[in-house]
Amino acid sequence: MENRLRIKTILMEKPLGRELCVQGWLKSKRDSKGLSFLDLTDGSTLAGLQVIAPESLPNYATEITRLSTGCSVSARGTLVASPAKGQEVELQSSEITVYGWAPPETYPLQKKRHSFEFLRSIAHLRARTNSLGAVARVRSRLSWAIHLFFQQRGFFQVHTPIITTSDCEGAGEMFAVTALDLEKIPRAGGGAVDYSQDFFGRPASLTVSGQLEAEAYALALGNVYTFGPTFRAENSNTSRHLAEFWMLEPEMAFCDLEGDMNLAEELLKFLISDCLENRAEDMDLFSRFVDKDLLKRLDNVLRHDFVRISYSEAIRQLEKSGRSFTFPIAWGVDLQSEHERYLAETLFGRPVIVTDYPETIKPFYMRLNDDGKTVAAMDILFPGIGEIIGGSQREERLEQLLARMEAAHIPLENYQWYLDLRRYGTVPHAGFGLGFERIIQFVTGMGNIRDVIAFPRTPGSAILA
RNA sequence: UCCCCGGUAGCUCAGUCGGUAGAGCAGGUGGCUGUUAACCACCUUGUCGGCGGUUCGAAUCCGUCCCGGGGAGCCA
Repeated sequence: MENRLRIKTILMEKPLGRELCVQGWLKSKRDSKGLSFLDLTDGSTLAGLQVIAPESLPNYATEITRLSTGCSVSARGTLVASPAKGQEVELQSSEITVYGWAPPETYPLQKKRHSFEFLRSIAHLRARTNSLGAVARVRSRLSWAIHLFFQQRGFFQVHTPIITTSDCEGAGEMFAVTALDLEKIPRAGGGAVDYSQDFFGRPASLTVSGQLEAEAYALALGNVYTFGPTFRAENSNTSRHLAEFWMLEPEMAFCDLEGDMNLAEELLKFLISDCLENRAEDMDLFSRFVDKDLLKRLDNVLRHDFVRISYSEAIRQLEKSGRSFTFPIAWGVDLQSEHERYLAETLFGRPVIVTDYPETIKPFYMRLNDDGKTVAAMDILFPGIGEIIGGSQREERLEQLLARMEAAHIPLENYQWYLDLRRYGTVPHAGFGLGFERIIQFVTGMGNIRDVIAFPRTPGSAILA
């Protein structure tokens, strides 16, 4: 295959007069007298390269005139300064090879804007559009930036298992994993499913969190993070939920809640500024066509320290707000969306970290505070999207952990390994979870989470690939 | 899962009081032009989301299911 130059490189370096070859897909074609203008994109960058196809090309009449949006071609020629407005440089082609046609009668993408809803129905083709291509590039950059951030700080990535046999992780409904023939399920006495005949000899599920396993490695390597697919079988039909999504979960030994918050705030700011710096062109597209206030909102996050407020203080602020909320405010009740929005959007107008929630509304692994009523938890609330991070200092004291697990009716026999972490060389540690698609949503301004993942899986929908 | 709104041409949508459908864009043909959301003229396109019901007659009214949007719950 001919050695090609990527369009991003060409537009950056503008090697005028040089003979080169580009390969990509046609965004549009405009015919003129004696020549055609081809708008070529190869995915390396948002902008396309204008290719001039003169009618002197041997295949001009037979092929070039038949080209349409979506066709794939290879173009060889000389890069020249463009005499017309709209682009600095263009490729004066001397040879164009057509790889694949895209019959315009059936090719779903047109030379115009499509609704995200429609594009979702052609998920295998939508990355060829400007906006979804930009999302894909930003997603890739954010993923890389996460690794950069943690690797620079001496964190080790741990690949925690996708399949888990901890049958009660307490983070929602789980997808069962089985090799049993569902038409002939083996039954034990009493009619219960006989899992001893299943692949693992016991019930198994797709993971809803890698946190507990990450804790084990944090208590060996110090600072670790897991970053991978996570599954929830919740019947959640919203623009913020997926059945399969990616979650980042750092876990730090010898770390308390404050250190946890500091890292989370630093991370979020790093990710945002990294995208602004390294995907400026795509970010510009989002700010022009997806969300006009995007850059202002991102800048607002970068400029300010996050507000840090205890749950109890948040309740007091809500009580004296004078607002009438649909859900009543009372100490001990979890904050509702409307409450979180009031705090982050109305009262403070910037990200808010709410800490020290009542222990009754938080999971068993969160560390009990000295007041005996609250736990060392923290939720980061962003204006516009609500909770983006949930984290805590973990309960490292065996006795207290056992008490909370028993109160929550956690089957201890499945968690002996977790308790071992407290029996042997326990240390204070903390961590948090960041929904990867949610940070992509925030950074891009995309309204629906299904449009920031390549092939979204949601209740009733797992189309394609 | 709950509440509200929607599903009509390839796409985005209009369709009044129930009388079996339109526009723009796309596509096709021709013309024009260093064009860039190209332009001008003409032409084509429909199981009106599925199923059932009311009616002489249903895109329109009723029921139900599916899908999508907004909000809520759950959460990341």
